[in-house]
Amino acid sequence: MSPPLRRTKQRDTLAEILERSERPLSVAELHAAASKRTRGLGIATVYRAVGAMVEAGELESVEIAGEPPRYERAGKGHHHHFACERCDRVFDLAGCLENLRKLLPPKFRVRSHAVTLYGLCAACAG
Amino acid sequence: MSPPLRRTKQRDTLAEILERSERPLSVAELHAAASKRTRGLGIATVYRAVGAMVEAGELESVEIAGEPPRYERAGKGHHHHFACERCDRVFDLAGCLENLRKLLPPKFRVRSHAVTLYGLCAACAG
DNA sequence: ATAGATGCAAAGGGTTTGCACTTGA
DNA sequence: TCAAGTGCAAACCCTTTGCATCTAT
Repeated sequence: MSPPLRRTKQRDTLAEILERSERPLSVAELHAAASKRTRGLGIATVYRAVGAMVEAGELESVEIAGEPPRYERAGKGHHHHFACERCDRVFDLAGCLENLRKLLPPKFRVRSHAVTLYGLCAACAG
Repeated sequence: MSPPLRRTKQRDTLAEILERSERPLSVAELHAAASKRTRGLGIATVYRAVGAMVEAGELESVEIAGEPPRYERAGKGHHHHFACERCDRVFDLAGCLENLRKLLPPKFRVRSHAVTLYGLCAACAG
């Protein structure tokens, strides 16, 4: 179906940046970071690389309401996110909550859930 | 600052649709519903009206990750949402969860939070 | 050699804005 | 009367796509 991913310096750079990042990154953040190492990097290349890596199961997208998606390496296990309202960065949170199902109306079926906290990160809270 | 809202048939229609809706509606849903009653209604008018009503505190926007915002009347009290993965509609959930703060890393400050459940609504679950 | 990857520029899709016309107060 | 509101079209922003060129395999 999908052809195997080919190693290129652009993709190596992107993969390494994501691997080392302790938080999920947006396409814009990735492009900015990778451009420092791979000059002339096109934004379309970042979109395509990220799309291919998500497709290949190497990355997972982190969707925050009203924000462009961020990407983080797959297989981190179930967790949620924190969006800093000042610096606009997104952080991973450890763990989850129980009793989500008690919010549910009759006959509704939950397949997944997202919990996002908004506020100030440690750096911005000063 | 912001001038008082003027009553027009377009805005009356939009306000009434939102008032009667039991679930938050997107601009597209609003435009579709209102167009049946107000012919030739421009999509820009819906965006502007919704923006003005949010500004005026009459509406609140419901942001779902990866989806366009929905709007619902303000003052419903704290609650969260359910997004149906089949019909793409969003529903209100009653109540909230405790212990959200135990997810938080040290020094982070929460100002608000969002909990969204994804799955099938009663109609789609059959 | 050759299919996949890249960069650029053009195209898309949803939202916003400029402008002349209409309308509510 | 006359500023706010409307419809249309153009502008915008972010993302995707087409295409000629480059490159990993």
